[in-house]
Amino acid sequence: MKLTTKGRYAVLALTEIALSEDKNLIKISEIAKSQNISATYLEQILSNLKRNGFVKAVRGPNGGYKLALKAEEIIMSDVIELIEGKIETKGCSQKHISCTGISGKCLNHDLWDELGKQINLFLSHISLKDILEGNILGRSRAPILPQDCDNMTIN
Amino acid sequence: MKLTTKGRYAVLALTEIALSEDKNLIKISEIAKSQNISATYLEQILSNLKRNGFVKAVRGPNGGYKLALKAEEIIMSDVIELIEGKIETKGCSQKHISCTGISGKCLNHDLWDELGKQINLFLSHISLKDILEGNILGRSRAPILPQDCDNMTIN
DNA sequence: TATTTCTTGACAAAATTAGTCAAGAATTAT
DNA sequence: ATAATTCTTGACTAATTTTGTCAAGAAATA
Repeated sequence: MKLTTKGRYAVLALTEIALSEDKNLIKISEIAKSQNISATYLEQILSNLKRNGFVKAVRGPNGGYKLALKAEEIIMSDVIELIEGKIETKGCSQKHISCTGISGKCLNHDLWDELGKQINLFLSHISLKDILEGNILGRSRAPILPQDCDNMTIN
Repeated sequence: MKLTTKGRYAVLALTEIALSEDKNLIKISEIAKSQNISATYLEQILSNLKRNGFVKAVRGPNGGYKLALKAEEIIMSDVIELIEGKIETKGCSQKHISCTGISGKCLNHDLWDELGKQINLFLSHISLKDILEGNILGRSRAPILPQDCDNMTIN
C-alpha cells in the first residue's frame, strides 16, 4: 500500500482551495507558496484532480482553482485512490495455491485484505468538510472481535 | 506510511514458523523455497525478528528457527512496526504553524494522525494466532461518527 | 574436523517518488 | 489585437527507497 506526499499534497491543496472559496479562485502559485510545495509538482496533482471532477480551473489572469463539488461531497477515499492508486496491501505472490501450506487458501492474504478494507472504510467516512471543521480526531475504532456481537446492542 | 514486501515477508515467515512448530525447527531455506522468496533477503528479516525476541534461532546442522513467544503473544502491530518502522502518515511539513492558514493548528495533520491510529489499532488487535486460525475476515469497522454515541449502547 | 546453518554488514540493482522543464493553450486586461 | 497571466501536458531527471546479492564469519553437531 502507498501513502506518499502526493496524496498529502492533494488533500492539502483541496483544503486550501476550500478555505479560499470566498475569494472564489486560488492560484497554484499561492498554494505552493503558502504550503512551501513545488508549484510544478502541484500542477500534476491539481491537473489530475481537475480531470476527475474534484476541482475546476480557470485560466488567464486572475484565474485559478475552485472546488467542483461541495466539500461534503469530496470523500477522502476517492481522492486518495485517485492520486495514490487503489489501497491494496497485496499479500503473497502465490495467487491460487496456499502460501502457508495449509488447505487451499492463503492465511496471510486475509490480513492484508482486511487491513486494506479497514483503511478504505475509514477514509470513505471522511469528507473534505469534516477536515475543514476539524471533525476528525477520535474517529478511529478498534476492529470487531467475535465476542463484541454478544455485548453490543445497536438500537 | 509504509507497507512493503518486507513486512509481508515477516508475517509470512512467522506463519510458516508457527505452522511447523511440531517439527520444532524450520530453516530459512525451507521458508524461502516454499514461499519463493530470496533466502538471503529473508535472512535480514528473520535476523531482525530474532534480535527483537519474536523468534529463536539454532545454528548448525538441523538448526533453524522457532517462535520465541506463543502465537497469541505475537501482535501484528509490533511486528510491522519493527520491520517497517512506525506507522506514521506524517502530515504537512510545517510543524508549528498552520499549513491551512486557519487558527494555529494544521487541519490535515488530524487526518493522517487519526488514520495512523486506526491502522495501528487494527493491527494491535490481531495476533499470529488469529492468522493461524483464519480469524481475520470481517474485522474492519467503520469509524466513529458523532451520532453513533446516541444510538449505541455497550452493555 | 567437516558440514550445516544462522549472523552481519557492506554493496548494488531496480523501482518508485519527487521534482524540473519547456512548449503550448486559454483567458483577460489594456 | 496584443501582452501578460495562468493553467495543461508530457517528457525528462534526480533522489530516495525497496529489494535484493555477496562474502566472511560464528556456532553447533555429527
